[in-house]
Amino acid sequence: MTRYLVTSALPYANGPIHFGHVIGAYLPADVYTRTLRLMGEEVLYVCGTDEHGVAITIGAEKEGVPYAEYVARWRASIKSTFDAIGLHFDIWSGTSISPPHAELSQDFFRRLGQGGYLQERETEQLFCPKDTKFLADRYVTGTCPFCTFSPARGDECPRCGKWLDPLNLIDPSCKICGTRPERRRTRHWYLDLPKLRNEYIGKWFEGHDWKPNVQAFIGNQLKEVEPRPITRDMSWGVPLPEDLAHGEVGKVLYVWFDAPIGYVSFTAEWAAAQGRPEAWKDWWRSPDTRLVHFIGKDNIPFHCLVFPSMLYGVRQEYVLPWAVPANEFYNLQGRKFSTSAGWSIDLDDFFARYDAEATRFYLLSSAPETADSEWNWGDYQRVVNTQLADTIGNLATRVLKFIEKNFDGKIPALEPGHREELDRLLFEDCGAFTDPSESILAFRFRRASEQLIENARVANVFIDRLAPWSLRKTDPVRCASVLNTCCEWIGWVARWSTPFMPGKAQKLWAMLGNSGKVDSLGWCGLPERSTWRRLETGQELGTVEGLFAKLDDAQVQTEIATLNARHTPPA
RNA sequence: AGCGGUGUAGCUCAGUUGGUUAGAGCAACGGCUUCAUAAGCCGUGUGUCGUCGGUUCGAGUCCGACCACCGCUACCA
Repeated sequence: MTRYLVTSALPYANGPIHFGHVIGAYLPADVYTRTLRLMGEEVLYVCGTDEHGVAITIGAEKEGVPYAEYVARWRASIKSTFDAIGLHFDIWSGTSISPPHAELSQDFFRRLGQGGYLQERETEQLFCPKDTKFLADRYVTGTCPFCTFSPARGDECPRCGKWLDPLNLIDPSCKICGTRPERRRTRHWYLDLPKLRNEYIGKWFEGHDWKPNVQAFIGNQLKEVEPRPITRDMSWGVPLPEDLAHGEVGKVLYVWFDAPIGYVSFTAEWAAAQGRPEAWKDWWRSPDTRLVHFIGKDNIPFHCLVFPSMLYGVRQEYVLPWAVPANEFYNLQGRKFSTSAGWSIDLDDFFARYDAEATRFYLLSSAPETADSEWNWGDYQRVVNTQLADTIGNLATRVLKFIEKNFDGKIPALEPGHREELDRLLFEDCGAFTDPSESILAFRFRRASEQLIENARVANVFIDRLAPWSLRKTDPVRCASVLNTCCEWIGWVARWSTPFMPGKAQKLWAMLGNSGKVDSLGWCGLPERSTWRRLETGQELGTVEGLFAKLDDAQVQTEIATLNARHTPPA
C-alpha cells in the first residue's frame, strides 16, 4: 500500500520564522497531509529543527549561552509559532537531540566512504588563533586583491564583483574578533557528486517529472556539479566517526550533510516512541513510499541533488524523493522579509491578535507557487472580509439565524416531493463546484482555496434563487425544504474546509448541531445527487455566531504604519 | 558577471501538450433583493498579453535578441 512520507525543510534553530517560511514549506505540507489523512491514506509528517552549523555557534556565543541551550530555546520558540498556526507534525524533534541522529549520520558517512563516494583532500584555510577556529568565507574581510576595495567579503568583492578566495585577501581579518587569521592546513572529506551523478542520480533526475523551477535549477547544476566538502573544523555538530578520522580531531559533519538525515532520524525516533523501533524502515526503505519534500526554492539543490545522492550512495535501498513542491519566495509588502532591517511581522504578536485559521487561508490563497508573491495587509483584509466573512461566514449566519427565528432553531424538514427539483436546481443552476482535494494533491494551493470559496458561493446563489424569506409567507413547507437543503450544503462546506481551517470547519459543523469531529468523517469528495444529504431533520442547531471577524481599515492602516516605522534600511 | 525567475485588465494573479471572440478574484459602475457580520444575487472589461524579430495555416503559449524589476551565486545551513 502506498505511504506518504512528508517532510518540511528543517527550520534553522537560529531565529524566529516568518510568513515566508510558513507558506513556503510548512503550511502547504500541513494541508497536504491533512487531506491525505482524510482520504484514508497512510501518512507520516516529519519535522524538527536543524541545530548545527557555524551560524548557530556564533549566535550562541554572542549571547554567551551554551549551544545546546541556545538551540533548545529556538526549537521551542519555533514550535510554539507552529502550534499557533495549527501545524500538526507526527514528530517534532531537533538534530542535536534526536537519539538516533548522530549515529545514523555517522553511518551515512561511513557507508558513503565504503561505497567509494568520498574523497579526502588536504587544503589550506584561514584560521583565527584567538577564536581558535577555521573561518568560513563569510567570516573573513579584507582588501580586494583586484580593485583594492575594503572591506571586501571573503567570497566576493562588493565593488568589482569578482569572486574571491579568502586566502588571497590583502590584510584579512576575522569578522568575529578582528584578529588577523593565519593559514593552516586541514584535511576534509568531499562527497563525490560527479560519481554519484554518473552512476545513477543524473538518470534518476532526468527520468522524473519536476516542477519547472526545480527542473531549471538542477538541470544546469547536474552538468557542472563538483565534489562537495562535507566535513568542517568545529566542535558543534555530529563528530566525524573516530575510526575514519585518521587521528584528525575537532571535525564534525557539515550541517548540510547531517540536516536532511534528520528526516530519517526523526522518523526513527517516532518509530521508537511507537514501540516499533524498526518501523521507520517501512517508510524509508519501502518502494511503496512516496517521499515528498516541501521546501523553499533556496533548498532545491540539497533536496534534489545532494540528499538523493546520499540516499542512493549508502546502498540501502532508501527511497528517493517522489515530489519536491518547491515554492518561490514570499515577500512582505514589496520587500524581502528582513528581521535585522525591521521589515517583518512578529508572529507571536501577530497570532495573539489575529485569527490563525483565517491567516492560514490567506497565506494559501497567496502562496508563491509559480512566482514570488507577498503578504499584503490590504489583500489580507480583503480576503478575510470578502471571501471568508462574507462568502462563507455569512452563508452560515444568514441561513441558521433564519432558522432560529422561524423554525425553532431546528433543521427544517425536507418535503420528499421537493427533493428532486431542489437537487437539480442546486447542482445544475447555481454555478460550478469542484473538489479542492484535486488541487491540493497537485500542490496547487492557491487554486484549492479558490475552489473552497466557489463551492460556498453555490449556496448563496441557491438561496437567492429560492428566496426562502418570501416562501416563508407563501409556502412554508417549501421554505423548510429549501433551508434543509442549505444546511446540507453548509455541512459540505464545513467538510471541504477541514484541511484549510480545521478549527473553523469544526465550528461550522457544530453550528449545524452536529456532534462529533468533522475530521473523523473522512474526505467527502463531491456530492452525488442520490446520496449527498446526510443531516438529521429536526436536529437542534448549535450556537450560531459569526465564523470570522472582519478587519477594518483603521486596523490595517495601523499595521502598515507600524511596519514602516520599524523599518530601518541598512545604511 | 554567471545562473534562475518575473513582466497578461486599476490591483493580485490563472492561462495545461501553440488553435474558435485572452480568463478569475478584488476594486469600480448599473440593477435586483432584504434572510444575514450593510451581507447576497445578476449584469458591465475596445487589455499594444514588456519591446523587436523569427518559426507556423495559426503564438500570451515555441525560438532569438533586447529592456525593466527581483533573487541566487555553494563552507550563508
